[in-house]
This record gives sequence, structure tokens and C-alpha cells, in this order.
Amino acid sequence: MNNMQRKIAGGLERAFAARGFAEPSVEDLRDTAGVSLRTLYKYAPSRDAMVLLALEHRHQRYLAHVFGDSAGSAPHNLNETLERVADWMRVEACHGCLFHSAVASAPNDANLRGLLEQHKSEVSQLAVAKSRTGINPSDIMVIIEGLTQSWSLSGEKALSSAKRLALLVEEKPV
Amino acid sequence: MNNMQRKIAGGLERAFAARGFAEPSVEDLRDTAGVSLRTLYKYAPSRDAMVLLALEHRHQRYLAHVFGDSAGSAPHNLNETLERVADWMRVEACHGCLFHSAVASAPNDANLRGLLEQHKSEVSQLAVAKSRTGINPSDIMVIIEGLTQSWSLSGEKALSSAKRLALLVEEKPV
DNA sequence: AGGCAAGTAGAAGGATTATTCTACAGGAGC
DNA sequence: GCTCCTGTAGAATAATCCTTCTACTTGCCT
Repeated sequence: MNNMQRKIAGGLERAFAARGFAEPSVEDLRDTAGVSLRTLYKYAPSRDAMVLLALEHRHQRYLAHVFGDSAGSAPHNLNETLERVADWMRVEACHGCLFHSAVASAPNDANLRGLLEQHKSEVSQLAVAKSRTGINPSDIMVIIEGLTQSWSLSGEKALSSAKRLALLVEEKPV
Repeated sequence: MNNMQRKIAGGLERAFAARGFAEPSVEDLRDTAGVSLRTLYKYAPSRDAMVLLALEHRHQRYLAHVFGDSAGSAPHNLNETLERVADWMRVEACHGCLFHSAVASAPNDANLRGLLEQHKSEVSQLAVAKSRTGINPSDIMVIIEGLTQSWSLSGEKALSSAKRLALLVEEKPV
């Protein structure tokens, strides 16, 4: 059960990340998940549920990548955290944040909005804990969101900008 | 011709901003545009063209709001510029940037991606011109994107964070 | 051995959608 | 007066999509 669920969730995440949340049909999702239609609907009884499943999987993977998992490798400061965020963008060839994409495709879905808030608050909380000084949570939020969003436009330049901003605001906390 | 085009473009922009780019059907778009189906297709011969029309209209309105139009009221510095961005978010009750939303709904559409890049580069160029010191374009990009994106989560706190960051990086240019 | 849980493959239904087309009304210009 | 342009209203088409359902297979447990 768990094994199959991971397989499906991973496939769904890949499909939505590559083609957005609007375009892929359920049959497309079935193909990238590599299961039958019936099994797909068993683990996610509607297309909306498939979106939620993909986002939950994404959340886990993002946290593991950026903040390290139990395997012991975790960033030691804000600078390293930002580098990991950039690395995530590089590896996933991300068109920006998948949670924002999901909300953008269905702006009136309260469930999605809830997931987005939960995801972002968890991320900012973990990031604040990496700071030496008691950095303002919304400061780090602006920096991380700015880095994530402008990555696809500025690339590596966005990373050095984000690092510079973080350094300055850590030197002069509010 | 011009009058009708503005009416249609404005209606399309409102519809997509309120309900996202995936959900509204062409008949929904017709309703919010307030014209007949035939006229709508005359000015935008396909649904994709309707998206482009809406985004062009959005681009004009955004620039006019944030950087002032020929009517004489323009921001004098970075701080004021950021306040105008925040004001835009307040007024438009924006779920983030509409261009990013469009790209998120169709990540493989090259036309959309081109429009996004063009929009953002124009914005950052105009913003840089508002800075006293020669601020790094990608710095201001990260700040504006961060403010825009985290507005829906942090609200006014995002604005003061963005202003603080801008102040710091203007004091210590690269 | 036999039955049950969980999988594949794919057809069918019913609804929605983008686009095109027909039929008609009002107004401006020659 | 007549014609052309631009508009409305709405039907028809052809395709796509989500969801459900049937028929069949495989492996595991008692």
C-alpha cells in the first residue's frame, strides 16, 4: 500500500511539475504514474485528490532536500539554506514553486490555499531556525520567495542577490 | 475598434484574475467581457489569444499604477515604488503575479514565457531607475518578486520587510 | 485447493468545451 | 435607398474529459 502510494504520488508530482495542473488529463496522469486507471482512482478518488497527493509528496521532498533529512546532512546557516534552495531549482528545473502554481490554476480552492499556507509557514519556520541572529520571519520569507520566483528569469544571479540580502539583514536585525 | 478592444481586454483580465487561467470557459469570458461570442472571437481568434490580450492589458495597467503614467504622478525613489507595488496588491486583491499565474497554467507555452520575461525585465529596469545608488537589477528583482509573492501570505509585513531590504542594499551597493 | 485482495486493460456514459456557422438588427457613407 | 460594416443571440459540431464499470489476471494466506 505504502509502496504503491509513493509510486503514484511521485508520478503525479512529476506530471504536474512538467505540464502544469490544468493540461494533463487523468489518462496522462495514469501514464506517468505507471498504473491502471482503476488503481489510480483507488488511491486518489478524484482529479482534485490527485493534485493533493502530488503536493503532499512535493512537500516532503522539498523539506528533505532543503533542510536535510534524518540522514544527517542539514544546512548550518542561512547561506547554506539559500544555496540548497537554489540547488533545488537547478535539479528540479523548477518553473517556480509548485504550490503557487497549483493555487494559480485554481485560485478559489480553499483546500489548495490551505496547503500553500501550511507549506510556506513550515518552510519559513525552519529557515528562521537556521539564522544566527533572530531574523524576522517575513524577511526571510521575502528573500526565499524572491529567490524562488526570480530564479527562472535571473538564474544564478538571483542566488547571489538573495545571499547578499540575507547577509545584510542578519548583520542588522530589526 | 479601440474602444471595443479595451472593453474586451479589460473584461478578460478581470475574469482570468478572479478565476485563474484554466477554469473560465469561453462563454464565461464572453459574459465578463459583455460582448457576443462572435465579437469576442473577432478580437481574439482563439482562447490562447484571449489570454495574450488580457496579459497585454494587465501589463499596461501595472506599469501605469506602479511607475505612474504621463499624468505626472510618479514615485521618486525605491521606497515609494515598493509602496506602490503593495498598493497594487491591495487594490487588485492579487493572488500573486498574473504573468506567473499564466505561465504556471501552461508551463510549456513559449509565447507566455516570452511575455513574462518581457514584463519582468521592463519592471526591473524601471525600478532600477528609481534607485539613488546604482542598485543591482537582480537585487531589486528578488525584492519585488519576494514582496509580490509573499503578500498573500504575510500581508503588510511583507511590505516592511521589502522596504527594509531595499534600504540596506541601497546603503551597501555591491 | 480455494477464496480474497489488489492489480491491469480498456470500454461506456454523460457532461463540458472550443470553435464555427446561421439569422438578424442598427447605423454610416456614397 | 441601398449596401457594407459591426454588432447580438444562440444553435450545431466535433472533440475531449472525468468518472464508473466490466472482465480478466496474479499472488498470498489459511
